[in-house]
Amino acid sequence: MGRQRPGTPTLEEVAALAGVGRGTVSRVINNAAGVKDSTRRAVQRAIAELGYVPNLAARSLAGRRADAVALVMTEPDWRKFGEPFFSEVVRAVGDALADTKVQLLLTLVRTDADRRRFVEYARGGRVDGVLLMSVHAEDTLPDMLADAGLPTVMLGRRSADESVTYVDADNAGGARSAVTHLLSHGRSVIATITGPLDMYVARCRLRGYREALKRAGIGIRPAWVVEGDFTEESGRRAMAEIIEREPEVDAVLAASDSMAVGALDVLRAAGRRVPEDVAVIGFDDFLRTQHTSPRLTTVRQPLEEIGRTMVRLLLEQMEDSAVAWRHVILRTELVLRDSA
Amino acid sequence: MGRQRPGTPTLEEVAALAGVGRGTVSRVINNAAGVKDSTRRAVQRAIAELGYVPNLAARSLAGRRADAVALVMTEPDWRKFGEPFFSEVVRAVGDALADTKVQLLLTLVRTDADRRRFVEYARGGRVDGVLLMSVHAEDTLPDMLADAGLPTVMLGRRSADESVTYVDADNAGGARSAVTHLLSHGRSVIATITGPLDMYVARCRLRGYREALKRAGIGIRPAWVVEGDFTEESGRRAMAEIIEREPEVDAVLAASDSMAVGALDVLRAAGRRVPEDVAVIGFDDFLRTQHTSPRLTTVRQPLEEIGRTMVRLLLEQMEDSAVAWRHVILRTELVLRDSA
DNA sequence: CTGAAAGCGCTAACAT
DNA sequence: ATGTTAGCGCTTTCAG
Repeated sequence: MGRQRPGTPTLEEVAALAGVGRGTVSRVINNAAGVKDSTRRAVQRAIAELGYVPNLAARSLAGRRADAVALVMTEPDWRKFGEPFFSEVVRAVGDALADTKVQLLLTLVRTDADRRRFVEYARGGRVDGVLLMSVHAEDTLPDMLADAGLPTVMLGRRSADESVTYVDADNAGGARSAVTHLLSHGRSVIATITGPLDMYVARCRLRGYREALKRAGIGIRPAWVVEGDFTEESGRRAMAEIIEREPEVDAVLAASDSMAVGALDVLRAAGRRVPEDVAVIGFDDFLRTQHTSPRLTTVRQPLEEIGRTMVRLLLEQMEDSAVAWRHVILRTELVLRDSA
Repeated sequence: MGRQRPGTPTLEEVAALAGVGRGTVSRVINNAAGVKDSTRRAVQRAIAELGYVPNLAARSLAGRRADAVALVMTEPDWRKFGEPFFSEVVRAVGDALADTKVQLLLTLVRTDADRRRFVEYARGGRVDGVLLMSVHAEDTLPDMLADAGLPTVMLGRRSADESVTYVDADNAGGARSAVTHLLSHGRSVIATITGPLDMYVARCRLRGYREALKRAGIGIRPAWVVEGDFTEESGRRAMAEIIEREPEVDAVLAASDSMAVGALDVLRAAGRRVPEDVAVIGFDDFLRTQHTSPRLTTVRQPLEEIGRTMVRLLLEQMEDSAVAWRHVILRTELVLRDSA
C-alpha cells in the first residue's frame, strides 16, 4: 500500500539541515511573515536540496484545511458525463479556482455505493467543501453533506424551497422570453423538448414555456411537449416524435443545447429549412448549435458567472462557517441570431 | 477554514462510550478479525449513536494508504474534456474500482500552475497512485510522478520507449487491418484524418495506415493525410479539405470516433452516399458513429479492458512498490459493419 | 525573530 | 480478545 514513500524527507530533516527549528521551516513553507530573510533563504535551500514536499495528511491533521474541494456530478447515467454542459461547468469552476492553492477534485457519483464512499471521504475531511451539479430532485446527497456541516453549494436546486445553498439561472424567465420572442416573430405552433422532469431545472423551463404561451392566449396541445434527458440523442427522438404528431410545428424550444443539436439533425433530415421553418433554442453556454446553425435564437446561461459565484459562496462558507444558507439566481441572456 | 467540523466525535470518544479501548474501536472500523462479536456490536452501536466518521487525515498519517487514486487528464484544451473518449475511460476506470474502498478523483491539468499544484497534492500523499490519460509527447508530468515514487500508470505512451508503466492498444495494427480491409473491398483512394501528431497514439495510427497502403503498393498522396485533433469539429474541417483536394477519395480512416462523426456530417452535406461511397473508421469504444451510420467498419479499442488493466497494474504497484516498470498492449478488434 | 513543546486522531506493535 | 503506548509529520501556541 502506497502513501508517501518511506525515506521522504520530513520537515524535521529540513530544519536540521538548515540549522533551524521546525517552527521556522513551517513558517517558511506557509509564507508566514516574521522570518529573517537570510533564514528564509537558508531554509529554502535546504528544502530544495532535500526535495522536500510537505506531507498533506499531517498538515490536515494538524488542524488546517485540506486545501481541496470536490466538484461532484451525481448522475446515474454516466453517458451524460460527456455532455458539453459538464465540461463547461468544470472549466468555469476550474478557472474560478485557478489562482488559489485549492485543488479541484472531480467526482462521479453514480451508485449508492459511490455515494457512501464519497460521503465518508468528504466527511472524513479530505475536502473543505463540495460543489454539486446535476442534482436530481430526490437526491439526498446534498443534505447528507450540508447536515454534516460541510460547506456545500449546488448548481441548480432540487425544488422551489431548496434548503442547501445554491446558484441557479432564471430558467423560467429564460424560457419565457425565448418563447415570447418566437411568438413576436410570427411563430404560433411552438413545441418544446424538455429536460428530464425529475429535475427542477427542466420543470422551470417547461413552466416558462407554458407561461409565455398562456399569456399569448395560445392553448398548448399535448403533442407539443416531449420529454428528453438533455442529450443529443434524446433531442433526436423527441424531434422525430414532434414532427410526426404535429407536422404543423413551426418552432421548437429545446431545453438544452445538445438536444437542440439532435433536433436540428432530424429537421434537416426531414427536409425542413432550418431555421427558416423552425427555430430552436438552446440553454447552454458552449453552444454547439453555433457551428451547426449559426442563426438561432438562444438563451445563454452565464456559466462563467455561475462557476465564479459557486466558488465564491463556497469559499465564503469555508472562511466563516457561520454564514447562513444563501441562494443566488442569475439572469439569462437572450441572444438573437435568427434570420427574422 | 473548513476541515472536519469542530465537535466531530473521535475514535476515543467512541471507545469511551462503548467502554472499550481505542485499539478495539480501530479494529472494528477496519473490519479486522479478532473482536468478540458482542464487543463489535457494542462498538458499532456507539459509532452509530455518535455519528462517528473516521478522520481520514489521521488515518493517512498513521501510516496507511490514502485510499484514493487520481485519474488525471492533462490537456491544455479543456474542450476535449467533453469528448466521449474521456467519459468512457472514466467509466471504465470507475467500474474497475467500483467495489473497492478506493475513491476515484478526476483531475484536470491544463496549465503549469495546475501541474505544480497536482504534483504537490499527489506527492503530498493524498493519493496512493495516479492514472494518466491523454498525455502529449512532451509532457513530463508522468516522470515527475513516477520519479517521486508514486505508482503511476498511463493510458497510451509518449514515445516508442516509454519509461513509465502504460497500457496501450495496438494502434498501428488496428489502423493497418482497417485499411487492409478497405483495400480488399475495392477502395483505393483512401485518405486519413489523423489525431494531433504530437501524440504518439496519433502517429501510430498514421503509421498503420501508411504501412497498409505501402504493402498494397499504393503511393500515398499528400492530400490524403490531414491532421485533426480528435474532435468532431476537426473531423469536419479535415473532411472538407480532403474532398476539396482529392474529390476521388473513396474511403477515409478517421483516427477517432468523434472525427468520424464530423467527417460523416460533411460527406452527407456534400451529397455523398455514406457509407456506399466512403467508409469511415473510428477508434473509440463508445461509437457515436453507430447512431449516425450503423454500417461502418470500425476498429474497436477495448476500453473496458484498458480500464481494468490500468487499475490492476496500479493496484499491484501500490501493494508492492518493488514491482518493476511494465507495459501491456491490448489487441484491437475490427468490427465489420460496412455494406460491402 | 526563532526554538521548544503540545497536540491533531488514528494505526499498529506490544502487552496483558 | 482487548487495553496501552508510541509515534505518523505538521501547525501552533508559548517562551525566550
